[in-house]
Amino acid sequence: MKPLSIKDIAKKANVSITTVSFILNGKAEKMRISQEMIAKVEKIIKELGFKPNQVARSLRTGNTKTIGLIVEDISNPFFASIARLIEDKAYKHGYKIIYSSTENNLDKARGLIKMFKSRQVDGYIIAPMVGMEEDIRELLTDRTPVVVFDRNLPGLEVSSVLIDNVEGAFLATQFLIQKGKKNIAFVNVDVEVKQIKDRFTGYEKALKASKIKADPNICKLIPFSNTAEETTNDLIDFFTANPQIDAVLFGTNYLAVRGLFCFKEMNKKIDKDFKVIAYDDHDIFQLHSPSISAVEQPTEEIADQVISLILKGLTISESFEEQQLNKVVLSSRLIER
Amino acid sequence: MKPLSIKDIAKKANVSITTVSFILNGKAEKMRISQEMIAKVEKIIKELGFKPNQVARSLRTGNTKTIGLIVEDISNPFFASIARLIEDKAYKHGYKIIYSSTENNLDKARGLIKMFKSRQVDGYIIAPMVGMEEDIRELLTDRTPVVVFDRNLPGLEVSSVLIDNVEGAFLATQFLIQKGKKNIAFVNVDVEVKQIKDRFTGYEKALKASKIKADPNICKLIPFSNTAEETTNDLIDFFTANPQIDAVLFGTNYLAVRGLFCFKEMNKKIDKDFKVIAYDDHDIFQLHSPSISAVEQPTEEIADQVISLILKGLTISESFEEQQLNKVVLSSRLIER
DNA sequence: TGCTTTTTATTAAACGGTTACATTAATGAT
DNA sequence: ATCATTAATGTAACCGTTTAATAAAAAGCA
Repeated sequence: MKPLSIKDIAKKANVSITTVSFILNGKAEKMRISQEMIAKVEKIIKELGFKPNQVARSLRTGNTKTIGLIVEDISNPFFASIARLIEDKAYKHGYKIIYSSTENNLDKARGLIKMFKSRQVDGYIIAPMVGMEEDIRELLTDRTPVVVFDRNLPGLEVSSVLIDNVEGAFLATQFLIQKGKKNIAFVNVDVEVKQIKDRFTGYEKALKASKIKADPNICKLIPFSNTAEETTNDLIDFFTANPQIDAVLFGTNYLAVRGLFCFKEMNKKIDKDFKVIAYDDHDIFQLHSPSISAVEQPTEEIADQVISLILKGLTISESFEEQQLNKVVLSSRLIER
Repeated sequence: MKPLSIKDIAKKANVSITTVSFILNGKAEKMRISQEMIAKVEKIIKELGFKPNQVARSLRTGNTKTIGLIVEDISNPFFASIARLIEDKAYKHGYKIIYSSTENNLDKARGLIKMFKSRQVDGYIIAPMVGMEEDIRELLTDRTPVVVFDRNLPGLEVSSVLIDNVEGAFLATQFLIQKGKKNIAFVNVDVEVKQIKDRFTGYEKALKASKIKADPNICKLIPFSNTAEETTNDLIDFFTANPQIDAVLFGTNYLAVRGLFCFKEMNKKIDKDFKVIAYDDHDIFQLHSPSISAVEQPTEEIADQVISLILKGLTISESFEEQQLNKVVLSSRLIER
């Protein structure tokens, strides 16, 4: 049985499809459709439970009321919770989200943008990876609203919602220094993103501020492509080789979790003589014995800002005005445990 | 600058749009378009980077190559990881996912189905909630492929991928009994879903098998609407009031995490005298000291089965055949820690 | 009354593809 | 030479909306 169309409604109400369309879109008043007519048609629409075909509508109007969300991995708790908040807020404004994970694969990422384009998504929310610059720039010249978050790409002028990673890492490192630590290791993931480098900068800055000289030997980069087990093993090797380390700052929550596994396996106690702090919080850190301090990223605020920027961009693009550049930088919060 | 259309390609190649369309859709051979023509047109398409407008295509063909995913909460690790796997596999078959969280709100859930319908999604993957029966039945009579997973609804004949919850809870309880426990509490979430009841059934069954009589006083239901803090407090009250409890089975990983917070706050040791086991695993359980046993759900296999069922349904519906009913039940695995 | 203005509703052209059907040119059969 | 067949491409209808343009009827006004 074919789904209802505006034609069926029109026939049933004995009016033209235009009238129905006007009523559906709240343009009835403006088009001076009589109240009785409106009431009559609306009754029929409700009775039959008619919902206009969004695909046809999109074809005609050019907008799909859909936002494309591209992240590294939707199952990562950070992205998952952002995705949830974004979806919720977008929904309230009549937008739906199509998501995709790049898995840090540039070809897939670029393919996704192409695919989203062919599906005419109205706007893009992207946690970008190196190599996407040109594709994003292309979107911008088409006046498509784009908001990047979590990371940005050097030389790319696009609206963004970022965390002050220098500050966060600075606070975390300072915290360890205040606890009297001298040999503070820094463990980070090895990807070419400013965000990641900033964390290192913050770490260095805090050391310098306290006149501690940074030791490159206790700064460890873990390949992104590592499996969980490989990472744990790399960390075991690292900490075994550097017993002088008396504190560690982990650059991501994922790495810190691996670190905890590593310490468990090594039977290495976390206590006043060996401190651990993580960038990006996680339930585990609160529950762990002893509990682990962390730099918390304001997930909800990130989602809020992202969605409000994209919605702003969307209304701007509807009115054919020029897109504006908005750069939001949020602070992270040190949770001392 | 307006995006390219098939007309632009046709003009450039000096052919009709039909020819271009045939070539785009791989029907060139069947339509006996000459090789030189094909080569010429394909060259132009590649040069200009033309991608056909999927919206127009959808309007004409009636399928959007889109699957709607409805879960309770996309940020829940279980659903997030399923979402990731499903997206990945769907992508490989040319399908995209639109997702939404019901937040256990029936009105929202039903609204989502309506919205997905109006967007003409080709198929539905749903972790359903009570009250959606009629909406799902409607989809089925329209011959739309639907696969439910994680839970099913009584009286609803739809393809499903489920876990044997009776078995899982049985194994978990049996494990505690074998450790010599006599007063085994059961903590679960208070929602009207068979899945949840099954876990209780498994618990009861194991007790009965060992001739332990179940004590309703140490079976606790936590309201779904609780905040995390409320849950922790409820649990503290519960365990304080029932000091005789020597082991607990938590019905969901989320509740078990709350339980761990509760025990931490109560200063209650988890050891050979007080055992804890969780339904559905979580990184935290492995890392916790002591580590927590759990019943692990086979996420990847669930995703595999779900996607393969939905793809099967999708090809069936393309060929206008009758949809078949497939019921897959997977086992969960006891992880003893 | 005859003309303009306002009110109310309709007609028809898009939007960008797909595809049944029509057309033309070339080849083959008789 | 004539007609049927096949190869290769084009024409136009259609998918379900939105919306500019227009028409018809009612009202206002001299």
